[in-house]
Amino acid sequence: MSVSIKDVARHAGVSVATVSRTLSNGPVSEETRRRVEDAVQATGYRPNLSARRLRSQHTQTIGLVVSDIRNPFFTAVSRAVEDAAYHAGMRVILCNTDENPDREELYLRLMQEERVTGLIFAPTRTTCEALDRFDLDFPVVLIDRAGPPGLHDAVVLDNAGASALLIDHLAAQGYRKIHGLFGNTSTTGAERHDGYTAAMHRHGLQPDAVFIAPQAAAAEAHIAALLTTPDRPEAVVVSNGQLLLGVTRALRAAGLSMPGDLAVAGFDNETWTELVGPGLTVIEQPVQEIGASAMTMLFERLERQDLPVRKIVLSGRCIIRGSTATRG
Amino acid sequence: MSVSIKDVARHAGVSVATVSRTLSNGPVSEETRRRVEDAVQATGYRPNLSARRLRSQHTQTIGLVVSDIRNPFFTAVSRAVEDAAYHAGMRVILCNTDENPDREELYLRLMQEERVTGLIFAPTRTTCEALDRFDLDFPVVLIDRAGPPGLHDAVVLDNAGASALLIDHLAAQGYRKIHGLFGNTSTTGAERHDGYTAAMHRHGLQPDAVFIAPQAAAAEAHIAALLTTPDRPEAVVVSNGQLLLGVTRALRAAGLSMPGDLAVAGFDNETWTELVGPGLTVIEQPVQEIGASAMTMLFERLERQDLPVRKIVLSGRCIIRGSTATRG
DNA sequence: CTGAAAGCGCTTACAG
DNA sequence: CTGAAAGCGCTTACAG
Repeated sequence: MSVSIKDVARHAGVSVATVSRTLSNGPVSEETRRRVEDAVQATGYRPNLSARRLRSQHTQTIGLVVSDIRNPFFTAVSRAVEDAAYHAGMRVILCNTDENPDREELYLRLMQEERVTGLIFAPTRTTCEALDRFDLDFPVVLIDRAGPPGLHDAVVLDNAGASALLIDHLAAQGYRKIHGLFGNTSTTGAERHDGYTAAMHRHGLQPDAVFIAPQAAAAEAHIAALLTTPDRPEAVVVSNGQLLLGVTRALRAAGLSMPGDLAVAGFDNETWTELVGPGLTVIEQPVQEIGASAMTMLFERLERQDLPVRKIVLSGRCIIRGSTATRG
Repeated sequence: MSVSIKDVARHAGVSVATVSRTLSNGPVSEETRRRVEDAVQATGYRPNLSARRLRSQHTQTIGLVVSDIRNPFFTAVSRAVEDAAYHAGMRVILCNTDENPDREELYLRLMQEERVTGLIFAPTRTTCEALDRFDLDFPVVLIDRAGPPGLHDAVVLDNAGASALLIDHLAAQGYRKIHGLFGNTSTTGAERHDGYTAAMHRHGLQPDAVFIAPQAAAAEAHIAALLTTPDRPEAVVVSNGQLLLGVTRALRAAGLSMPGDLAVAGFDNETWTELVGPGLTVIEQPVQEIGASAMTMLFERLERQDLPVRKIVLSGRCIIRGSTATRG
């Protein structure tokens, strides 16, 4: 098949041990180093990573399990994770679960078979709660969704706080009837709902929220129906990018405008939110930071197993645009 | 460390060979199968994939090397590739090159070290032309950008044809001064330019195109300058999503509208193109199909090395929206 | 149907 | 500084 370390050794006239040492910058004579390097060139040798991993018991591999790489939030986070990983000489294995617990289980097993060094995982609520059943042989850092407190390292957004930023802003702009739309599969949606409710109460406003499937079509249908009710809200707050997309489409289809007919604010700061209508007021998550912090936590955990469980909570930034301007 | 096949064998009272056979559905007695399965359960055994790969000489791994996973085109393609791969019992290794030939070289070497079964690759022009220097030990399917004809399997868009669709449409709408904006690093940009030029000539129109760095900021600056010239074009055609974003931002910043001040059409059909202003007329690429076809080609090539080199050319679809409406 | 043995391509003590 | 040898955890002929 392809050329192995034996071929290099023969070509250089040394033992395989010496070749191995040379390649890992071990102590070898100048003369030997040169001969080995020449032999590597001449033979086109490339080390076999499967063999190296098996023998050294280090896979240098990070698992990254998210719901869907096409979600811009996960796209950005995964790019950050990959940059950090390759920078540290590790590779990453990416899996998409589509929020399906069966696939999550499948991929957790795969991670074990790959003997990953560590895992970065955005779990559904279901799997998150049962994570210990898997008794994994490697550390896990949760992202986006934290589990029951104190069990796993995690890096998450201050979801409740971010929701509050949106409500505070809307209230300051004079909006009072503020409807809430939250995803019903993740802990993220629940936390954002909690922040919404608390902030509404703080402002003396009546919460009016609903949980729906986190897909654009669901939000579009919901808003379309809502717009026909006599008691239409003045503003709506939305807990993720897909739902925000649905809201935008519903208004467009109805020929209504922001904020005149309905003020809109939500998560996340996707490319298009800047461009639609007067621009959408959104929470921007520090995606790069989330990916990078998760990797850092993982490395620190690998160094010290006895570190206390930590949760890094990052704040979102409220980007104010025309969709929440004061009504004329 | 973790439990190995030996532990399972001991637990089941059989040899490791028998455990291995059982796990690969080889011929074993009912009694043995039960005992082994029990032992697997009891020990929590998970096979070590590094060992399996080394021994079997099959890595069951597909390499996927693209410029940037955050480009929605590659996001979608990679998701299609991953679905096909996991479906076929293979995993995929994803790398981002940022169109940097040095990184391409680095990752091509990595692919060799991983002993990938095959590679799906969106190369820069530079690397594409020098691909044979690497004499890779596995088949390669190029996506998005085809190399010199006849050398490598590829699945690409009919770029020239797609450009022509946009020009035909603009010409039919009565536009005559149609400016072209094309990315200068990929063969894709060049082909789209060729299609633009040919179609312009066919309509008796004077081509007026420029190649720029494929980033939003470059397009934004270019258009901002263009808008101040006395001889401003009536329409602009743009060769990728980042450039299209730059054009949109420039118009927005200048307070100009589509198509009144400038008609706009381009690649690709990203989420936001539907939502901005009157909607952007764009070419939609069959992204799912591109990823899936690339995997199919790869598998066919693996089955039959002697297959002739093939290039699959898929057509884009022109989605007509308000940005190219006839001017009032 | 089952087991003993060889070996995939490396790394890593252990001697010298 | 260098080499011979063991062994990582599997799979796969080869016998029986």
